[in-house]
Amino acid sequence: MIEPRTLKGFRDFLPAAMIPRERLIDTARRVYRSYGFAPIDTPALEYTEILLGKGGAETDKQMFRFHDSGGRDVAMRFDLTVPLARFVAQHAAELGMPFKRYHIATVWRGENTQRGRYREFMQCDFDTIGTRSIASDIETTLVVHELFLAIGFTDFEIHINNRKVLTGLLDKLGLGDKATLVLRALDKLAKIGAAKVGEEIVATTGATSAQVDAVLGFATLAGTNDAILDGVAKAVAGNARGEEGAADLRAVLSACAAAGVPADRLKLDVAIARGLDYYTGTIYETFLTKLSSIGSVCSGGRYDNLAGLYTKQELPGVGASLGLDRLLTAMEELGMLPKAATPAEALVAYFDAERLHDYLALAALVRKSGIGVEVYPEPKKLGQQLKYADHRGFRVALIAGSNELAAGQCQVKDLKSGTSEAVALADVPAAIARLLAEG
RNA sequence: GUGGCUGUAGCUCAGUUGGUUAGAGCGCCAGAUUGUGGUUCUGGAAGUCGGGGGUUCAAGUCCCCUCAGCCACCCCA
Repeated sequence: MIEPRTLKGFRDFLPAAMIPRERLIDTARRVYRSYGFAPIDTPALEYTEILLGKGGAETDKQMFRFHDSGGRDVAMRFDLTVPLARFVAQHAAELGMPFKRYHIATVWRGENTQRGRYREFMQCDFDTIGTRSIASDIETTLVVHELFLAIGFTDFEIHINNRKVLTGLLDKLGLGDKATLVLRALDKLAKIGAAKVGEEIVATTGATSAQVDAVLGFATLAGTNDAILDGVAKAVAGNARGEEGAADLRAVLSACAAAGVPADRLKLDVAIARGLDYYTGTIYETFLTKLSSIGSVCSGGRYDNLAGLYTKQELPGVGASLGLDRLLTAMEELGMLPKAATPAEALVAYFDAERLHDYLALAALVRKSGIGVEVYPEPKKLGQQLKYADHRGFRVALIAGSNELAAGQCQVKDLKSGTSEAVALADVPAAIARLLAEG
């Protein structure tokens, strides 16, 4: 016998896990669509040359790569942004600009696993391509904010920054050519503290202590967003790019405030840098305040030239990616996942062995109103059927023996309270809807 | 990829300094005089002690390898 098992970092999803997963996907889809983002899909497998070298040496190492039986050098996508770049380069003429798309799909990374980190996981990306307008940076922020509200979070923080202020500052300090190294160190600020970040910068770039002090002084600016912004503006004064970044940040923050995003949910955080090199403007990371240890659950940013490797056409854009599986791990730990193992709300008991046709008709009637119903497949004892309904997490049971059917009725049993009422068959959908509205 | 910790029934774990037929709780299945679950009672199924090799008269218990999980580094969703 072959031992049934799954690969490291790859998982099966049982109904209890898959139901909230699908619900989350539905929510993301609904929010994205409401802003006019259109769905696309791309292949899981691409020519390796398409994917290689786009996310840095680290992502190259993490790529699942092999030769197919035709001898082609192929690799599995490790994010949705690089395939998007190829996609727009290939189809720009048909798409028209600006182009807004969302893409919910699985990606693969052969890195070491950890809590909330898998080798196969799903991302829910949305991007606006073909415009440099700050309006799109603002909209991106609003979408992320609305997305988390729609999922059911209230305690979260969108951290926002702008690469231009960082690179502007580094230019000004004469560290411009070491930007990547400095940003990588800065990214760890929250985790290891300013002193160690300073040490790392010195070690990797040979910066002077004056340079390090300036960087750290900047990165540890604190206070309200406005106060930090003033500090940022002062620090980058005189550097055109830095000033531009500060102005962009100011525009995003003020627009979001005007749009009703509470101040405590949008936090200017000049230390976040994002690992990926292609970001050039606004940067986003989203943290759950009750579970910040799990890391960012939705990240993104603006890039000047997404598809430069595939086309001469310059395609700027901005977007973000919801880390569905990491978020689900977090929600599970926070006890936010219901444990129902059925997607249907109601169970019709197969009570009287002779009345299957009536049960099927009842189920069809309820389904027609948009409520999910399952008919128990065997005429077992009622107690057993109710036990099944209870364990699976059905909200209501529909019980009709020959007595009820003779009267054209059915018992609608509330499995949460245990009470039941006799209802005319035609009114059953409405009765269930009332119970569902209660929660 | 590197380092540390862990791995006993579906789940959470107990298993004395290596020594008779490996246990518990929860869950699961079936019953408790033929139409009502979540409580209770009774009974039942279920473990090659992650896998492989070694040391020993004897290994769940010691050693090595391997696989998987967790943590740190790295990176990131």
